[in-house]
Amino acid sequence: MQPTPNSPDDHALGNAGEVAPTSASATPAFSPLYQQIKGLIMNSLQASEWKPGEAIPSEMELAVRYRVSQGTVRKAIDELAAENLVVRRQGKGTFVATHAERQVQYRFLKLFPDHGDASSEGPAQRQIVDCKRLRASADVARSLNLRTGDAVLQVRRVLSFSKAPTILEDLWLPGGPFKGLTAERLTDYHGPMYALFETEFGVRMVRAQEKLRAVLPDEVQCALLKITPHTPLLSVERIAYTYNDTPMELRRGLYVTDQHYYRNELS
Amino acid sequence: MQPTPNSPDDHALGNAGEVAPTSASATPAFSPLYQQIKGLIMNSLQASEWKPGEAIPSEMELAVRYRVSQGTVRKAIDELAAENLVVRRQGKGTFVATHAERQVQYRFLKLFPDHGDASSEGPAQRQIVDCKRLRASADVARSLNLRTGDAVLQVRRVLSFSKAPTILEDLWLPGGPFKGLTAERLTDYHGPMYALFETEFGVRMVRAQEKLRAVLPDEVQCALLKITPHTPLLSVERIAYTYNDTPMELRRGLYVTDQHYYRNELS
DNA sequence: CAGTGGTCTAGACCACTGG
DNA sequence: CAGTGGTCTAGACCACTGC
Repeated sequence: MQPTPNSPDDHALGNAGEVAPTSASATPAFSPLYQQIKGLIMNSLQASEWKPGEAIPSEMELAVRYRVSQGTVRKAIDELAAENLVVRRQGKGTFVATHAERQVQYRFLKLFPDHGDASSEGPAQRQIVDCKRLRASADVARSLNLRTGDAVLQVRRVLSFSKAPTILEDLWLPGGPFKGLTAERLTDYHGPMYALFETEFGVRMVRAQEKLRAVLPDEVQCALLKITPHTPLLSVERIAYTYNDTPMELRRGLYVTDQHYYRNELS
Repeated sequence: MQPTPNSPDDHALGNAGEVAPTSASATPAFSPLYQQIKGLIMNSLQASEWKPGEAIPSEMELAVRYRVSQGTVRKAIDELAAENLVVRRQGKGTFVATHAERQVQYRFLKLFPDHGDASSEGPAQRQIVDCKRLRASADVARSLNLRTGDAVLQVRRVLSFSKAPTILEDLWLPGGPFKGLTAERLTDYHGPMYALFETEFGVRMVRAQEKLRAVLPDEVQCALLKITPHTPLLSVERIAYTYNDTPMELRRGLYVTDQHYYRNELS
């Protein structure tokens, strides 16, 4: 699959017929060279050739490796950086993105306090309510690309800000990749859950989709969040994906929004 | 605007000492050439030198005009395209983005039906409930960068899908730019409201920020949305900005989310 | 066919980081 | 200082559009 050197003057690898990644069929499916390079780099990321937080090879090194110009590698990395798979740091190098960095911690959490900012509020207090292994129901299985009855892990937790319970979350994780995850490890780990997933299970969440609604709580939810039955809650259902658009987490959250709001930037 | 030099071509940037940090103070504030070009193009967009839907000059023309290479213009336009200010069409040209295009219509509306897609549901039925001129309250003024008591336009409308009232919205618009907007013109216009703003008032919304919460309706809202008092609603407060990050609209929406959900992509 | 945006290259130089 | 990413240029060629 890698471009092969032929004639010394043959830098411009034939564009159309050169690489036929999947389909040998009708559509020309022209793919620019930098897209192919991007794919190769993504493969290496997925294969953990370089781990989260580490530097990937320099642009020049990659250009030599793939036998293309530095500019082509640059454009490939540009797109990876735009997708947050990688972080560029001038003068230092390009690094595999990680949820463990201070700067991008809680990248997927869009809930902010009405007054002050996230830092003034301090970190959330986390309480694992439950963590058990069970068989996937039909809808959980569908969300995670599993079959009904497959082993999944279910976690329930409460997040509190300034001692006020604010988020009640249920998580479902595929049993295979997350074998060995226990309530204890979740409780003991300090830092974002997605950082734990990276370091302990080699699962890096790359993007996610959320569906929001307004709902009313049931009795159990009222008790856990310490609210009355008529308090409207923001329901946030998230599916998080690793590389390859593989779903690796289903999360159903209930947010108390009298002191916080969910922020979204449109452009 | 700045006085123009007497050279026949007043667009060119000086290449050498032109942008040098004149002040002997702290930050060098290095700005790459392509960023300056981007700024110049944005100025032209803001000044309506090219109108929404029209083509801007070709990359080569702009390169000549600004006396830089095509590659530099290209990188400037790349960023404008990434911010949705402009749309590139291979073989045809680069066009000023508009809310009137089929493809990007309702770009800022993130509400989708649970079953089927937006097209299967057909377009929304729109009903203007109210449209009046009044003085800005303190919070409306703050959101729109006005002073309390300044003239604003307030619009209230209901959107229905498949005859079910789903969205109740209140809008506040600064009185100056939107002088002449009436309930009748809103009712008669078919197409996105932001498209009307473009063609009739020269105001193009470029980005927006939304704050979401779960709330309960009051009696008036219940009546307009034809719901019972205990139906939880998704409250969406939006501030929309034109070029220059100037806020031009405050919008408070209430979404009924039993048949629809608010979708958000995280990355 | 000419004109547009899109890709690719090669080389020069700049800004930033760290030893 | 050497090594990194970041900018800028000039020129070649490709893919797409419309006349």
